[in-house]
Amino acid sequence: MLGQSDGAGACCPGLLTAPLDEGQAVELAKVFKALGDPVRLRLLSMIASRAGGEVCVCDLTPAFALSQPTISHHLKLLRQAGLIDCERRGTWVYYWLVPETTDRLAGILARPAGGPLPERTAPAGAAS
Amino acid sequence: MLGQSDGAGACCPGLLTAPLDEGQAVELAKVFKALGDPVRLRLLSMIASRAGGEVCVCDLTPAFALSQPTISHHLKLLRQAGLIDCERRGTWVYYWLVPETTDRLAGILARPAGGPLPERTAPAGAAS
DNA sequence: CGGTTGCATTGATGTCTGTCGATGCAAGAT
DNA sequence: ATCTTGCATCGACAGACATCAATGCAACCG
Repeated sequence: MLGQSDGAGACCPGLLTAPLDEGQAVELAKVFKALGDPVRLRLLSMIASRAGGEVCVCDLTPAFALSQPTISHHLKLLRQAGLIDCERRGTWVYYWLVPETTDRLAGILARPAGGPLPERTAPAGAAS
Repeated sequence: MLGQSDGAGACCPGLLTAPLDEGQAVELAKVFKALGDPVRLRLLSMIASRAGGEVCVCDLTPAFALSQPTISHHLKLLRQAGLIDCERRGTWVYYWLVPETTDRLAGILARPAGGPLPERTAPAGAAS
């Protein structure tokens, strides 16, 4: 997912520096779409901020006024997006963050220091 | 949008360091949802990477196999998310990136250098 | 003044998505 | 073996969303 085939340096074109081609856009959109829901954002932050690095589903579900299948569904989407991963240990299932994915997103949204985001050179005599 | 009411220091908790409360999650989700579509991602990258800092809609529309109203709709969503802004100048409408918003997102997704993302300390005697 | 061009808005439609209850499955407990 | 608990999957349904054609509006042109 996300075409992680590039090294850390040559990494992601950047979204803000060059136009995305369709394929890249489709892949990226999947991840952002996974982040586009309040429940999933809260799940992700609960998982990521957990001391120890992982959380049992049984600790996540009661934090929401939602049914257990719904939470399970959201966790599945986050996992399919590559944002988290999980493992079953005995009766319980534990989830943890995949930091490579969030790192990557952060990089994609960041603008290169210098500022290839040109100051919009006040377009002369434009609006009234 | 995005509840920018917090100072730069107290800025965005970070998503990865502390659980988001519901309100923060709802606001953040709006922005990520706006990014969760390939067309909008491409629009955003086309706008952001444009030399001069702005693009006329007439330069965006022909890049897609979509109707003009559809492009207009996507631009509206990006604008409502605070990712871009626009201005009419004569016959044309120009769009540009709002870098504060993408900066903010990048910050929210970045993990504090040290790594408050604890190495998942192999959970002792868990599995059978 | 009417005509033309650029973009936004409206209304309709098919598809996707979040949610639930019911059910299935795995693993520990008895 | 049977029961119980924890989580995932299934099927259904209401609301949201992407898309389009038609229309509206603003600004330039004649």
